[in-house]
Amino acid sequence: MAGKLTKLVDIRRRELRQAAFEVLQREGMAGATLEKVAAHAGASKGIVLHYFRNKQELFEQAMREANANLRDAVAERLRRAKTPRERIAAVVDGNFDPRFYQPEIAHAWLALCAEVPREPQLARIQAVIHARMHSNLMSALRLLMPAEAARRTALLISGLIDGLWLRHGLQSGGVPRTEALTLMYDFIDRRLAEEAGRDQSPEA
Amino acid sequence: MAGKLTKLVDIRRRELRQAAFEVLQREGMAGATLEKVAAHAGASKGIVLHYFRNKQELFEQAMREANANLRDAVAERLRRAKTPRERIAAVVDGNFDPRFYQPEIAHAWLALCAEVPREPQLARIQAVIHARMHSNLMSALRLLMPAEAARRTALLISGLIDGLWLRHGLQSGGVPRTEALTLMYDFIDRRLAEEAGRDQSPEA
DNA sequence: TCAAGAATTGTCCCATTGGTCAATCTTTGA
DNA sequence: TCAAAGATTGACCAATGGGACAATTCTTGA
Repeated sequence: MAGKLTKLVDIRRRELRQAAFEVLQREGMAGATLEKVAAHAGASKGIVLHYFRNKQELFEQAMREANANLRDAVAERLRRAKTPRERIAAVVDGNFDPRFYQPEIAHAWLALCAEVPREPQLARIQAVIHARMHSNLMSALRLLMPAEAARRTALLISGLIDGLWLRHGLQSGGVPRTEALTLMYDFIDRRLAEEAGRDQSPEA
Repeated sequence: MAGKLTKLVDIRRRELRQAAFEVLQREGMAGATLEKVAAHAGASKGIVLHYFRNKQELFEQAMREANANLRDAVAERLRRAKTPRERIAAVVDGNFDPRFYQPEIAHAWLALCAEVPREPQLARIQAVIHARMHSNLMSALRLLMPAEAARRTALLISGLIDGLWLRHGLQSGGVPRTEALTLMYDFIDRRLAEEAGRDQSPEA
């Protein structure tokens, strides 16, 4: 977690990735110019292209880092989870970690997602994110219900997470963290209860 | 529905809105240049600024039109709906109308949504969309369950719709129309059944 | 028929931006 | 100590895009 970053290269790169992501939050992809990113990091434009081949690579790395943050938030909780239900909760809670579930961060994600159709690199990262979430959910749901039900439930959960994040990035209709969690568990717990019952009494 | 568009002004504006939206689908907001929009409409750049004050206004109108399409798709079904359950289905089916639930269209929406944080005009349209969907859902759900349950269910349904649309715009994880509907009704019908039972037997 | 107004085009301008590069300053290790 | 490698800067460039505008063509109604 607290990896060493002694080498100047790594430090600078991290600073610039971070700056890029923060500028992205308020300026969007088109507005996030190299000069603004550099300025926000307290450096000159030249330095950005010294550490990154070009603008695309910079924002690809920025997305990678943001993704890693979310991944760690989930992984950490996943480590403490014992029951399947706790594993599901780890995924949900991780994706609504108060450190990351913020409108500004959602803005940046939105800007990144909007580029996915034209930026294969970003598309790959996005694919990894989805695959990981689906896999995490399935590994738990598989133990609680039949395969097809598990698949559907996983899609519903991850779709719901995406939808709530999306809305959080738009001005209106955004639900705060606690309510988002209420909604998520409202859905999840009912479904788990249903499937638990259905499990042993497969009648109409 | 088939309103008259005899006036040349209206025809041109509609053509250009349409062209703008289509260019947006494959080029994104930054790539959707006035020249490309004009070319795609078979006209010159000058004409675009003859009919629209500037780029923002053009894409604002493009978003308005796309929104109107979705609104009509729902309204049409809503007109035929009699029961609350049918009204909910109208909202859902309308939002997954095969004419509009397509990856390319989702790309354009994504590009538009990404601008919302910095474009008050787009934010207003977005707010209208959300408010309308919420209102449509609530008017039906209110009759089927207590206020708070209705509110949550409405948020879950609309969040789910948004999430599935978002994924449809990203390369991976996108579910086709029929499966999206399966997922939606999987969730909705279970919930309606639960609340119907709970309605008359308010025990644990 | 013809003049006024609208439609349409192409050109021009200016600001911006990604990217290159040579020139400096700093660090470091031998 | 000093030279090589790396860090950093600022100037520069070519491309692009939004927008203004004058010029030209087309419509239309009196």
